[in-house]
Amino acid sequence: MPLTALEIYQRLLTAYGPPRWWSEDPYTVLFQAVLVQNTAWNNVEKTTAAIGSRMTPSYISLISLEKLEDMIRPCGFFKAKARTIKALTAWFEERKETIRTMSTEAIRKELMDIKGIGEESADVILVYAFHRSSFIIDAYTRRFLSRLGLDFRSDDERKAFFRSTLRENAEIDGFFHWLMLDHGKMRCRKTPECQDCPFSDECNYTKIR
DNA sequence: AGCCAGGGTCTAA
DNA sequence: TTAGACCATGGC
Repeated sequence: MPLTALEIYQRLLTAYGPPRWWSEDPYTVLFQAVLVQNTAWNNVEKTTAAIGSRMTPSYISLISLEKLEDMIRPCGFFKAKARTIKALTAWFEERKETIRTMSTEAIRKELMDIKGIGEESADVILVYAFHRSSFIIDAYTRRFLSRLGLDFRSDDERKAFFRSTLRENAEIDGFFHWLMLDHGKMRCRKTPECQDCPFSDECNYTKIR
C-alpha cells in the first residue's frame, strides 16, 4: 500500500516540524525565487546578505540593469536573471495593490507571461509571497517522490497526487514544500544513512543513487 | 577536475 | 509536445 500525500505530510511534520515560511516579506520571495533557479541556495543566501536592505522594489527598479547584474553575479545566469528581476519588480510595483482582488489563476498567468518565470517560480511566488494555494514541484520534490517509489510522467501528475489527499490551502502547500527541502537537506543528500529517516521503510535511496 | 545546484527559453523534429 | 543545447557561478 503506497503512501498517500497526507501520510507523507504528517510524517514530515512529526519528524521536522514546525516548518518555517520562505520569507515574511513578499518581495524577498520574488527576488530569491529568481536567484535560486538552478542554483545552490548557499549562493542565494550570500548574495541576499550582500544586498541587505537595498533589496526593495524601489531601489531595484531605480538602479541600472548592469548594476543589478553585478549584484547578483554569484548566483549564475546573471544576465537572464537580472532582466527577469527587473520585469518582475516592475510588475509587482504596478500590481501590488490589486493582487489581493485577483484570482490565483489570473496572478499565475501574469507571472508566467514574464520572461524568466516558469512553473516553479510562479508557484513559489503564489504560495510564499501571496499565500495562494498551489503545489510547488521542484528538483527536491521529484527526487523525494522518486525515492519513495512514486513515479510520475509529469509534474501535473505529481500535483494531482498531492491534491488527491490534501485540500487547497496555501499554508499546507508552503509548509509541505519547505518540509521536503528540510528532509532532502538533512537526510537524502550526500550520505545514505537513513536509520532515523521517517521513510526508512519506503525509501529507495540506496538503489537510486 | 569535473559535476551539480530548489530553472527557463529556444529550437528542431 | 518533447528532447536537447544553452545560459554562468560557486562549492565540493
